[in-house]
Amino acid sequence: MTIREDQKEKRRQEILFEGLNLFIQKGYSGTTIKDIANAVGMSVGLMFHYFASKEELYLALVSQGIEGPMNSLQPMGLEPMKFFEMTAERILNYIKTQPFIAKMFLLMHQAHFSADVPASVKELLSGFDIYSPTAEIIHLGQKNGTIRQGDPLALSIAFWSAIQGVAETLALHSDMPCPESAWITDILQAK
Amino acid sequence: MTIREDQKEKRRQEILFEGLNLFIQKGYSGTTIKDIANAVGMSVGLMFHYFASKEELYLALVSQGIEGPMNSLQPMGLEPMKFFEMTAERILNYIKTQPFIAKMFLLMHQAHFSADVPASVKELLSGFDIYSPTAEIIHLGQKNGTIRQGDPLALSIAFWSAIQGVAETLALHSDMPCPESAWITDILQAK
DNA sequence: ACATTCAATGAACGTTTATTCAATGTTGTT
DNA sequence: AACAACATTGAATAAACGTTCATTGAATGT
Repeated sequence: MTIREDQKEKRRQEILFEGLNLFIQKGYSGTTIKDIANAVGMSVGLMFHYFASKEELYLALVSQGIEGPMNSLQPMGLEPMKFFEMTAERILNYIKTQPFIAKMFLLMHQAHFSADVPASVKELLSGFDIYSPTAEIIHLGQKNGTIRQGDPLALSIAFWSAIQGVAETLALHSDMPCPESAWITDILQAK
Repeated sequence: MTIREDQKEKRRQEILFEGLNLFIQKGYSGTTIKDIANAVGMSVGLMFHYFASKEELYLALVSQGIEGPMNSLQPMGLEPMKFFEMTAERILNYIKTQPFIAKMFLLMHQAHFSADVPASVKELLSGFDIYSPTAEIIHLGQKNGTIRQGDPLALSIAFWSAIQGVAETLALHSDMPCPESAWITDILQAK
């Protein structure tokens, strides 16, 4: 009941871990089942004992991303500018201390922006928009006087682009120095 | 001597244009010769009359990127902060007015960061580092008092990440609003 | 001890992909 | 008008890829 099932779950996690690494480095099409199998150290055939298809493996990662780190970005009645300071701080901390979660951000970005993902992934991500909710919080901060004037959606794009770009650089080159979160939140800061 | 050669050059440019579009949307492996041939409106076999291989086509684009927009980012004795203001302004203008050049930035980023590109491309790009020269200019600005304190390389990463992320969002979704360059240069600005 | 379930492999299959090539139409040159 | 050079096609090829499957060996439950 449990011994084998625990082993199976561990093995699944190994596959997800190596899959995540390879998918963010080489993209969906650029990553082969063979690549992943080699990284885990198993035969290609055995991969299909744990995941029915390459698409399902990728889908499992994206689902984990939706339920995990992305969902924990709730403003929770915070003062708008504080929300962005906390968010930036939190994500940069992930990058330094929890590479897996940082890489999850990259996968979500890839799944959202690349046309090189299965249709099922696009479906799962439809209606998953990070810019609009952020733009609303920015709008509050503008009425507040804590966030600078300008198109809230454009400010939202600038903020998340910087976060995403830093995450990408750092997750792929762990030797590079990490920017401070205050530099990035200054994109939004009213003077 | 010229009539046919001109036609051939035009056709080559068509292929490069559609190739650029597809490569930045779907990556190197995710883009097939058939995709490009369909987009241009020619047979798959004919593609090989214009480019010897998919690799050479991609390589031609990256070469164009190296000689073109990337090379025109010279400080030219400008005051450091002015250099970044001009650079950000220039690139955001490209995004709005010259989509092809904007997309070239994305391709260079992809070629630099993705493991899903031929080895020949990596060779061509080896020793092509945008961060180090930028970090030097930042260092000057710090002694100057115009750029905030902090690791110059980390500041460089933050600046280029924001630029790159905005370029990606805008080049792929032309309906989205464009951030102002001053928001991004405020990443560097001393208070 | 035995039967059953599961983990694991490697070969086989059909498809897709990049690439080649022989054949055919088209265009510029003389 | 005729010829040579080029443009274009569609079929052929070989490798790589995702996926299936029969088979083997080990672990589990009875």
